[in-house]
Amino acid sequence: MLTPKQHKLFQFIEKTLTEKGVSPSFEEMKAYMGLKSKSGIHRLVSSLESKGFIRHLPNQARALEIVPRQNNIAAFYPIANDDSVSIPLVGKIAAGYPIEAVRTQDTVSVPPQMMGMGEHYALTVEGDSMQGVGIMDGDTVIIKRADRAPDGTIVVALVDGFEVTLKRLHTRGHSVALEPANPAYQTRIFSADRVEVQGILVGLMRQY
Amino acid sequence: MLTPKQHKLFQFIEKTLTEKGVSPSFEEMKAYMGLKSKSGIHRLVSSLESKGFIRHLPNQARALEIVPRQNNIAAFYPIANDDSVSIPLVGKIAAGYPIEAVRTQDTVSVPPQMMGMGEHYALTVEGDSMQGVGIMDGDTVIIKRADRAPDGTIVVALVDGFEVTLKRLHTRGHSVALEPANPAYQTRIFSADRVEVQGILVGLMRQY
DNA sequence: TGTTTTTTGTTCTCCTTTTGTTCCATTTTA
DNA sequence: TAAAATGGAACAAAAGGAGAACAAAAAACA
Repeated sequence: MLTPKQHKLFQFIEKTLTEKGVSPSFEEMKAYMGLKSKSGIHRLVSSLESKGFIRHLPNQARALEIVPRQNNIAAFYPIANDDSVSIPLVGKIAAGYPIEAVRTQDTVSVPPQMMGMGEHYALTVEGDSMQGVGIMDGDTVIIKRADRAPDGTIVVALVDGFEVTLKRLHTRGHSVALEPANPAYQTRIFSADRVEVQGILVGLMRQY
Repeated sequence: MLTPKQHKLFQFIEKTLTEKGVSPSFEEMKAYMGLKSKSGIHRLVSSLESKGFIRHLPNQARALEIVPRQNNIAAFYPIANDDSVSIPLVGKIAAGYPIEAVRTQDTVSVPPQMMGMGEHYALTVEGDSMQGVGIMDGDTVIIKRADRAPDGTIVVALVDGFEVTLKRLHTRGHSVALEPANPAYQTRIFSADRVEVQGILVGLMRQY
């Protein structure tokens, strides 16, 4: 994930922040890293930021902050702490593989009000096919495991056993329609036996 | 994040407040910081306030107070853990009143990875003016308190002291543009002194 | 109670220092 | 030798200090 230098700098930032309560200046980081120019630091900081490890406000002095990390709890069922819940982040949707195949160790913590009973998991949205209802590329969606769903709800559907998508479900007799929310995509209609509902969309989270 | 001087002053204020129960006067802070003029203190106090570390009542003597921090977020460094943190849900945006005026007792719990340092609050989105970037009517947005923002970020802005909106901010010299993300709405341009930034959008949550 | 004095906070201008950003030439590395 | 990393300088912006004049609040006084 991080290059050795990025890692070294990240640890320095982290240490300075905890010990002194003040984020290091570019000059200080330059000295620590043994560089002769601040421009190198600027590059390292930018990459740390684009990888999501730190945040920083442009043109502000000593304005780095560490992005809080999740503990990696490998668990399938929700773990209830006092007031919060971690659920597994199982992968990206629209990646073209069944969800079972891409389970990871990642978890994401979710506000409890977003979940009801049952088993939940999270997915990262890829693509813009549900843009019209405010589900954007990169969003994290919270899914409640279910094998059927009310008409008109947004579901995770497995088509022909290998393609997973997030679409609005419409049932018409023996066929089901998977309807995107983007005029650039078409509604696809399948016979009921080709589509397996894997979960119902119950929540969405996004970070800026 | 704080600069060394801001940090030093903040600790002094905190210490004085806990030990003596009264906040230090500008004169006392001036002496502690080794300055010859109060204006520098005023600057530091303002920065601490705009960064959300303290609060103060204008034109009142010894009226500083420390902004309470979340239990699981340390003063200067967010601790990684799985607990959600609760932040106040202060009302609806686009409701037409300054945020300060509509504080409620409601809170909403938020996954920690969504927040960094500083004070955060949540708002319920009303209207469709930011639909284009996936911010829909009824969504809950997480806002970090700030009084300025990098160009191009989405902010909570108070216009003419009474109208609050969530829009993308663009600064052009002495005027600011508040840009919606919906072709049905127009970008509005104001002189800088009519617009007050109240916070920066850092996260979004939605329940289905 | 109303008026003056004192304390305290605010604002402004001018200035220096610190810090972050950018761009391009150069070196190093694979 | 192409790609990646570094150096260096110029620049831009933010942070902060001094000093004075001013405004508001609190305290003292009559």
